[in-house]
Amino acid sequence: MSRTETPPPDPVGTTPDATGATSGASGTKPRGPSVFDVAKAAGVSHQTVSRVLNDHPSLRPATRQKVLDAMRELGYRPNLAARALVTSRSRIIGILSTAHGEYGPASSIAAVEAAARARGYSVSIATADGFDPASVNEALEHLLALSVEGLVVVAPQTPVLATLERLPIGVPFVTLQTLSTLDGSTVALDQHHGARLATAHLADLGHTAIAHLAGPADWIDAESRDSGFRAELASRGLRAAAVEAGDWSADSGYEAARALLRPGVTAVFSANDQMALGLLHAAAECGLAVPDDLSVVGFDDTPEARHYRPGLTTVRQNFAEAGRRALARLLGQAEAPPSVEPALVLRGSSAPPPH
Amino acid sequence: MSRTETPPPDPVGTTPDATGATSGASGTKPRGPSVFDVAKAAGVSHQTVSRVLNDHPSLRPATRQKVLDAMRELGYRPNLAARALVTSRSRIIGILSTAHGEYGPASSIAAVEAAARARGYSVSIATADGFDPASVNEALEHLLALSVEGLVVVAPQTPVLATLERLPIGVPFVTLQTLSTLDGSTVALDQHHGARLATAHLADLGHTAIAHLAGPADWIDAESRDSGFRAELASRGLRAAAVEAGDWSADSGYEAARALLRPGVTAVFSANDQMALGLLHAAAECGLAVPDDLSVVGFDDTPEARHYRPGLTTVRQNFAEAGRRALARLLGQAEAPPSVEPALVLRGSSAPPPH
DNA sequence: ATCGCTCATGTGATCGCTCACATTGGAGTC
DNA sequence: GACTCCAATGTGAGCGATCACATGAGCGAT
Repeated sequence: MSRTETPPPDPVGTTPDATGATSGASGTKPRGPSVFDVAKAAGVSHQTVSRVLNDHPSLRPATRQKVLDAMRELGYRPNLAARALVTSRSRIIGILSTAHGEYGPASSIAAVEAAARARGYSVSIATADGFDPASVNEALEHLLALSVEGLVVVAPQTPVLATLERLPIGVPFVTLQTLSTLDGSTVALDQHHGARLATAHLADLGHTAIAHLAGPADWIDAESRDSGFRAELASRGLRAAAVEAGDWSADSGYEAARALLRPGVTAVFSANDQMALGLLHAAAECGLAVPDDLSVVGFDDTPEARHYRPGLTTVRQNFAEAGRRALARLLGQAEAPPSVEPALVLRGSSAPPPH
Repeated sequence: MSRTETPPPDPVGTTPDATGATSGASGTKPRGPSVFDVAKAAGVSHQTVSRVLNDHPSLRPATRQKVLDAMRELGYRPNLAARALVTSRSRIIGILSTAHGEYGPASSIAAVEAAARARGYSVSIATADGFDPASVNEALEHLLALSVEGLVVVAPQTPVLATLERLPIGVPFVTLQTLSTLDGSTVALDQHHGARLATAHLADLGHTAIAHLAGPADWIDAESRDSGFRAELASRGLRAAAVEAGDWSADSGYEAARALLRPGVTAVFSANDQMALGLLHAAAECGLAVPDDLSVVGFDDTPEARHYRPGLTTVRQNFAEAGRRALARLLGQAEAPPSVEPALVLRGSSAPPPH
């Protein structure tokens, strides 16, 4: 009853082959009230209504109120498409992502969305397969077609950046979680530094045979963490005991263990917590006690990490803060330093090497 | 042609504000080519260009090609705002979410996005605090202001639904992960059934003192799982040994253990995997061996669950499929049954009770 | 030929809003 | 009191697309 006459706008049907079904005689669309309707109701001109909408300074309070009342009465809602058309500003921020529900990216995305909305922007997401340039292209095109005013790239694979680099995007963008050489601004979680923290911790404990369970080769994140690992080792005259790449999943960490847990290796720095979990699993199956026989340090500090067995020493990343800063930077309101400092979180999975 | 007469106002190089970052808001708007430009270049009328854009049937292939060439040459990109204005169809699907980077919702959202894009829709997200009606309202208003054509609600708290119920949304919507009494269509993961599966498994093993580590009271998901748990127990003449609610996090599972792991309890059904992890952690600290002293069954089958120690028996949910179906249903293309069947996954965390 | 019909294309209006500019009335200045 | 000036509001144009309708060509049937 409450839904008056309005036949459901029926977003349906016309998709594949529009058979002119909309030609019906009674087919008037329910278009809501416009500025003109509000103007008439309030006894002012459409432009005055527009001024109310845009908080124009020189408006008599009484007039503004009249207009606001009329809006409320009519249930007026500004048409963003019309506004976008004339201002050529869509007020939409695009998020280009390749991550599928992983903890870090998802956290950052949520933070970007919140920050954007607070500033009056909307957020539109396109998820691509980060390793398929065609897919990245398609997702990017989709966002560009929307006339996004800015792009937040939460898709840290090298191929994505390469694609971005090649395209004349014509839209400001920031990339998250990576220090790149690209033109767009970058808001990096300083993963290189974080990896050095983790590695230094293991070395300080006395480990000399330290292996690295890396992320997939094409991810910039993985590269940063790997390079931090190597840099810290090098600064101490050590060499990597082994390096094996996973795909961020716990499964891959479990698999990689076979290559990593060779005799002599007393510590592993894992490029994320999930893979570390897989590694812990494998270690347990091999009869290796953590941390007595093997130290493991993760990366990210997911909410679960402290409940692994043993609790995982890891590097905390502030994904949400990075997301917020990314947006601030994108909108040109960035005073904050571009990089978010990681911190080492000590738990039970790291200890000095056996005797 | 007077339209192109305007000499470019173009006060480029405005204030040389050396903020460094790409400014999202600076002055000149380089409006791209329009249908008229393309039409001129192709030697046809603007309407013909529009026909090409909309795949109109009666177009000579040669003409279409000419237009396409002109488009490519000019780098033409249709203005969706203009189209939306005249058609009053935004081609935007809104996602109302309250989850912050959790595995299930994030998976579903990604699936919705992919499915929407494949159908030519864009997806815009708004995340709300599910327990604050004002926040839900705000997020919803934001999406409605965008003139979304449909709404996917991935926000399974009761207050959210209540808010939705109260509002005359005027837009078709589906809710995910819940069987509600609401007007909109619902695509449910059949969590009630899943919970019965889990509970039946424990009962079949011989457990009689089964506790439930529930989700937060206000979540419909939590309610479904809880009711499935209770229904299965009731059908066997059993009573819940204990019920304690967490907040989905591993931390809360760990905390809840104190209340749950009282003497006599030999099995716990946890409403999700993360809380089960916290529970495993707590059990280990209490010296309880899983599964010998205590059986634990989780819910969701996150990718990490098999790497917990011991591997977690849990109920697999197909979040992605639910997301796809939600969208299909929203667009009225749903023939598939609305509910997605869960499946029990047996691993090492469940066993018969100690004699 | 002439009619009628469909195909292929063109013309003008229109969507809801903001922009640039025109128009008021009253306060302040001399 | 005639002047400027600014605050407050109105008028008309136009953003870039689609829609409704008009038009002209081609073709078979009368």
